[in-house]
Amino acid sequence: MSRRRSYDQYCSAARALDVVGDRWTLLIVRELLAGPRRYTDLHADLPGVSTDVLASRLKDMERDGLATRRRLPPPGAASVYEVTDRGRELLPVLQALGEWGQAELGERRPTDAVRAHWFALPLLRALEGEEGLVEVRLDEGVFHLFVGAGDGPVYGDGAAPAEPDARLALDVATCTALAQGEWGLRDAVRAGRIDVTGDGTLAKALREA
Amino acid sequence: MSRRRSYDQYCSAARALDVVGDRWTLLIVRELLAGPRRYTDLHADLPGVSTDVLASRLKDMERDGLATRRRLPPPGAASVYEVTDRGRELLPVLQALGEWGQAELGERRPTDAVRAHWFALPLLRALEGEEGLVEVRLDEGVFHLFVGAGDGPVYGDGAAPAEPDARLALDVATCTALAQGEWGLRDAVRAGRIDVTGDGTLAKALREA
DNA sequence: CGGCATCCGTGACGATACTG
DNA sequence: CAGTATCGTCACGGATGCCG
Repeated sequence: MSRRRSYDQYCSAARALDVVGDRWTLLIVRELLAGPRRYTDLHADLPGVSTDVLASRLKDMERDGLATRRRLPPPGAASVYEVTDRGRELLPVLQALGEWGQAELGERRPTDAVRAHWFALPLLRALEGEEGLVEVRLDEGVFHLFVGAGDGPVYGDGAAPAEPDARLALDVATCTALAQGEWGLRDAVRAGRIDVTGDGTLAKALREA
Repeated sequence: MSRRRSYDQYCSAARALDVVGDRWTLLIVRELLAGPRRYTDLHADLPGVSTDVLASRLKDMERDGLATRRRLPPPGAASVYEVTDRGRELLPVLQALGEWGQAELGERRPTDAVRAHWFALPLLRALEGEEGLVEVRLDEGVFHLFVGAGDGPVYGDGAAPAEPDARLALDVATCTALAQGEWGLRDAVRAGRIDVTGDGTLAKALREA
């Protein structure tokens, strides 16, 4: 458990950084926004974080009300970490960081790890104004978005937990172009960069664009 | 000069944190958003940062295109650091952090430093929708806001560089209440928590509310 | 005096090994 | 599986010194 090293400034941004400014913390929040995760899963999806730092961060986040730990009912006897409402309120911070970081993203470097759900935030933004459960299929994996949902989970790893209102299949390059505003969502559909399937209102609306 | 320690993730938020995730970096950006600053001024307004870390961060920020260094014409022979356009684009990140951090702010601790312009970001948000040059007077000092300005500087330390469209005098508690949405701007004026002076359209509009 | 560079002690970080 | 223990390295914070 790390000692609290505060900036000691009466400034709300500095206070926020006191809590989430440590290395890895915001990226752990990003992982937990995709749904409850076990320690090992977190460790696997955050290459480079050492086991003790991850354990320490999770303790800090529990203490600070960003995450909770829940024991799963047997069998399994594992425990999962979940983001709290307070932690979920960090979504705008991650959104702002992600939008700024788009310009730094560039080409994928050989040393870069990739996970499908890392594209959930930019896609959520590209789908702003729409509504419904959307399943997204990339080469790197599948995740789903709760578009327009006020609170509760905003996205999750893996296939949609129910019949989605639309299924999108696209590649990372299209994701990036959408995130940078080079393409509009409907432009990309029209250009054949996104394959839209499904019977929901949203799917039909996107196809007929 | 610190070695670049990257997260090595193909994710725009992680890339952003590669650049601005180091300790002090975002707070230096916050300082530079208030206008060009000399090294010594930065060091004075960031209590706790050591001289070498500040120098190292400024170099990193120059290399990363967040800030530039400019030599002042003699006499003085000093140099100032200025935020670049790219650096100024971090404003939404600081806004999001600041809004989240409001809930953590609480009472001022005895160890907390305070500077007047640290309240510029929350006040800018409270003045959203308005327009003009606003001078703000707190007990802790004076700063000014370029409300509704698309690009260029958004706020500055000290008195307004020209005749402001409105002058506001208020205290920190009112700032906090505005930032947390407990009060609307016009409510606070009506309740006498903000003293509005000046002849500009904005001043009149706020007074007659 | 402003703008760092250097040195030093402490602590955070990352890798690996190990344990309940 | 879910961490804890250990250890080498590096970053941070504080003080001081140098140099224009």
